[in-house]
Amino acid sequence: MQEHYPHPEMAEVQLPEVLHALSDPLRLRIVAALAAGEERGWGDFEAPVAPSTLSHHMKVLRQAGLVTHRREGTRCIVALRPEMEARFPGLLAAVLRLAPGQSAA
Amino acid sequence: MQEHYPHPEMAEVQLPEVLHALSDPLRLRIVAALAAGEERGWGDFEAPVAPSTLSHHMKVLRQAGLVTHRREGTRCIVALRPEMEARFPGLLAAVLRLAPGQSAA
DNA sequence: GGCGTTGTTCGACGACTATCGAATGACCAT
DNA sequence: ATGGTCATTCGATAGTCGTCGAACAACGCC
Repeated sequence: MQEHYPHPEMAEVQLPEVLHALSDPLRLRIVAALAAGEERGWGDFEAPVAPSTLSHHMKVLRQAGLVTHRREGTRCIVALRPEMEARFPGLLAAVLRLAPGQSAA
Repeated sequence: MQEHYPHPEMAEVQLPEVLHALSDPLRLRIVAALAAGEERGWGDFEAPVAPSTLSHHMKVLRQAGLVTHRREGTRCIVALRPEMEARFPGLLAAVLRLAPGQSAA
């Protein structure tokens, strides 16, 4: 499996799952950074954790329907899933407006 | 102490903590019910859990700054904390609009 | 082809969480 | 005072979560 990862159907994503995914400070920071800039590679998040841990968090975000992964050569590009807005209108906007650290809009 | 419980200062409540409190289906249901009606007693939530478990969840919600407890005779009255709106504007509204089960507004 | 870079998976471990039952405490009514 | 009702606390338990290091796989480059 090199080109796309198991992304869940939006319809199957439940609200508590999304909230749980956002309830970790690191994951919240990642999503905030993603919303601020465009899509980004792995190391762009200055995550103070081991690569394996970061990978784990990405998986959680992916399974919660928040982000997509795409491979670009050796590196992974992550981006927010636009369908999130259709599934849970206003949610992400409301959370991110309150999340610290998306200084550069 | 019998009449008021340890409620945290709103300024000390962090966003991930609130999201985590809301990320449990039962707690989300409780908050939704609370937002729909006014304040309510314990048994009004048809919680399919033991009283001790319910009490635990209430504590989590209280510590996240989401609800207040008040004793009214032998029973406990719970209500949403209005200051939540000031601390995290729009958050609760956004989440509750999406939460299942606040049918009767 | 071989090597370094980059992300993933696996196994492990400690911390936290949700759940319960039983015991305790507060209050009201009798 | 006695008993009943309601919530809290305690101790226990099973499950999940975040974290790590090590091993692995994919890709581009030399």
